[in-house]
Amino acid sequence: MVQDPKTAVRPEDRLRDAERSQAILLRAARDEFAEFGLGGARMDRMAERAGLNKRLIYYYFTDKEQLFQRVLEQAYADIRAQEKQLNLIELPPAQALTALVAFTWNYYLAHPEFLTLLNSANLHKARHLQGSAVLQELNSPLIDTLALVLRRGQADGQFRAGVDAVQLYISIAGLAYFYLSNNHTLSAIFGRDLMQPTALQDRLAHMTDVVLGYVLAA
Amino acid sequence: MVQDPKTAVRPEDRLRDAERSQAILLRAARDEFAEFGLGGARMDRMAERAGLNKRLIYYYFTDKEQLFQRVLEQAYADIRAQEKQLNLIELPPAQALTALVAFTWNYYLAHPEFLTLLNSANLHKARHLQGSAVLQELNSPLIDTLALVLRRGQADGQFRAGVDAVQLYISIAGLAYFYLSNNHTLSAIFGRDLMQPTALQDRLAHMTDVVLGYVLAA
Amino acid sequence: MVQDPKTAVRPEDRLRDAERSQAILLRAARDEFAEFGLGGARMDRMAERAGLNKRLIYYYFTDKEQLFQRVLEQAYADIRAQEKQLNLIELPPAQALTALVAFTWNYYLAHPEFLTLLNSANLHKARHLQGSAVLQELNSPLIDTLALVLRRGQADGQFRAGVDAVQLYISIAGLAYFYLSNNHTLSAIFGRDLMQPTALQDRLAHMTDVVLGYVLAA
Amino acid sequence: MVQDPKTAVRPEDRLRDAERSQAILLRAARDEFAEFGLGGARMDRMAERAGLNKRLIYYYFTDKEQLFQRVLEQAYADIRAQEKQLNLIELPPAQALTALVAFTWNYYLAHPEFLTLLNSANLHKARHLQGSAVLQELNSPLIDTLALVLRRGQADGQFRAGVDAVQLYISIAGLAYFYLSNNHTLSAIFGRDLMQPTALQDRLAHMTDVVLGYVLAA
DNA sequence: TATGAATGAGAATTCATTCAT
DNA sequence: TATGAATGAATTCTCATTCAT
Repeated sequence: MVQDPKTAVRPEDRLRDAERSQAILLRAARDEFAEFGLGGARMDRMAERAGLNKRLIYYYFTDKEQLFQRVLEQAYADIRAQEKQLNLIELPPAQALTALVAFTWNYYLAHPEFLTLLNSANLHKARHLQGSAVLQELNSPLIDTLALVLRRGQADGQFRAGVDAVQLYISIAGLAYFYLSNNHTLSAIFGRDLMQPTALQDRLAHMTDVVLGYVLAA
Repeated sequence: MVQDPKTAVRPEDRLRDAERSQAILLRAARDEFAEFGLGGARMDRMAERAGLNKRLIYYYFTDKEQLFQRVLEQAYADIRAQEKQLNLIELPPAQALTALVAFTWNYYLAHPEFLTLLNSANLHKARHLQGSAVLQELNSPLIDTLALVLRRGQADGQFRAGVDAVQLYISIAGLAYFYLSNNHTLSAIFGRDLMQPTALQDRLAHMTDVVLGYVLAA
Repeated sequence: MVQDPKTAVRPEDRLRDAERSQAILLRAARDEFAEFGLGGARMDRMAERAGLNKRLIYYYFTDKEQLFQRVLEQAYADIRAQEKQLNLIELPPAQALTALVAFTWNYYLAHPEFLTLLNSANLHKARHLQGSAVLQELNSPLIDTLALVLRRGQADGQFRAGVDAVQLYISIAGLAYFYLSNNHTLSAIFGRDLMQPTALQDRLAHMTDVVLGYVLAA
Repeated sequence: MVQDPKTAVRPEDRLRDAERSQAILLRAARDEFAEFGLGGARMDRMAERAGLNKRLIYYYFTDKEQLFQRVLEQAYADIRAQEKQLNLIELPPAQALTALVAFTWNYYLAHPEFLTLLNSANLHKARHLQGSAVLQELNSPLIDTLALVLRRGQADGQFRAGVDAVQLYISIAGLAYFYLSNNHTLSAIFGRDLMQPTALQDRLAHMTDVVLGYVLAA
């Protein structure tokens, strides 16, 4: 097919397209992995979701494994980027904790794919993280901030002593994660829809109570 | 082949063979599903794990989907059977809570397959529970017991008011579940092995503190 | 299991049961083969249709091939038995032909399985007939009768000369067979239901006209 | 690999490759279905017949059912294309009928696969036609032509009145079809080879006699 | 960069048949 | 005679991946 020079794609545009294609593919892959897990995800479906040729996935991401790793890295990068906006330091300790609980909850709610991606990563014993070059950046800066908040609260006499930041961080995540990640089985078992707006509000209130109840000095 | 009547296999034994085969297959399937998820599990590998013919799986369980459902039902039946042994009612309220936290933790530790099975079930939106005839029995009787414990503790003036049993039950599960289910990614991120014996002890202590800290009246 | 002598099955009854079981299995096999063809027929389904154990089929009929042969032989035996009732000899020639056309038509109508069994047999190049011990009896005695009828009619000056009995026999069968055996595709193509009662009447009338129109001297 | 522009494969040729592969697969599938029926046909063998990868069959035709439908459609398209060449209109009525009988006979003789494909289609109650988008084109234009021929012949006083074109069309087909489709059982039963050249000639002569004998006014 | 065509290795499932009693 | 348990060899279909341009 002869190309009219005027409509020929310039190198810069091609590059931009390349990045755009990669981003589109990555999002499609994320959705596919999130919906079906690593084992259940289909390369064909990803390409279809992306509206791009399947061969392109291999061109850019080599294979399914590496693609999953890239998706995971992206997911971590996203949540870390959001955490950075939090500025817990500027809040009084108790408010900082409340904000952290709410943030965690809302992030998981807004990004359900994050939960299933983590499940898949763990089903595979996190080998996709171990192979990751950006592993270093995965650790949340929130841990340090949380430690600082706890120290301040304790200095105030407001918080109890001996609270470990990592443990608390995991606990906050766990309180939100389990409810949302397992909402289908829980809803089936309890015979009520845990994702109803009022149920969600109740859960956030409960979680906040648990965390503050635990941390606040008696 | 002439058979001595005394050593002849009695009908009961023949029957038991079928049941034994099914039990063996079910266990093999459970392990396979737990290790690889529903999508990643291989029928071949299950048969191999069981030391039985692959065809037999279809003979007894029809297909992969129904097999997974049976495995799930079995997993729930197992944990419910254990819960029944707990007898929380006989303990003072605070001790009862401590015991529940410890039980949850220890059960998950001893049955890591339960966690990944639940993850798989939820990835598939719990459709295997909806199709289950034994769904009724899945609801934990612990919920009622826990509600009673909470009422008693509150009557004592020992516990705070307004604690919802379902929320607390989910929270206790979540505190344990997230740590164990996601231990691979967490260990990678924090750069330490969360499954070390001391780490496990620390976690149980922390969880107990959180729950009691939340529940005990200030 | 100990057996009360009074309820013990006597050898004669057992034999009767054996024959009964075989007959039941044969009918179930016939229906299954007729519905799905030799390739599509399922041994399991036959046993289910018969309400007997699948193993019995092998006990009595060795394997699928021999079972099909037995079914075919039975089918031919049935139609030959019916043909014997016809007594065409006793009718005037033209009436005899009319009766033969009607008989063929009605038999095919009443025994649709006969048509599909024949189709299957021919798909397999009739190798099940070649292996049959009763092949001799398969040839219709009607051929001879038909030849006699034709000779008489010709002697009367009523029928044309040179009509071959075998050709005519095949033609009569073909006129009925094609319509009924291919009624699904024909109905789809012509957009009308060829199995409606009036359509069936019309067909028989047409067939009779064709045969008489051909045979009757101008 | 640098490519001389002159020898480079043009897009049209690439396209044709796909079409060529599909055509090859379709032919192989037709032969396989014709030889073994829908139930007995093997996807593996088709691929082998075609000299192409088995996976390609699924790539182009989705599954066995749809492949069979395509084969059927093709078969009908072929015979309709041939029928179009007949030009019966240009012949005197009696000659037109003779030509139609001969055409039907010769087409079935030359395309034995057509007969077994139809048998398979009917065994499955023509559901493959019902799902077909090209069903519309399946109705033979010959019906209209035949009706016209009959009307002309009748107007001449040459043909009898009241002959239905559809019935006659089916009869002509049936006279040829039954003989050829069931030739194996018939040959076995009559103990002579119905496919011998002289036998074939005799049959065509007989069929022609039957049709003309029926149609020609007494 | 982008794409349609093609493939080998597997995966779930099926099926006729045999075992053992 | 009758039956439930068990099996090996297919069989259809899937899937990640590569070819060729």
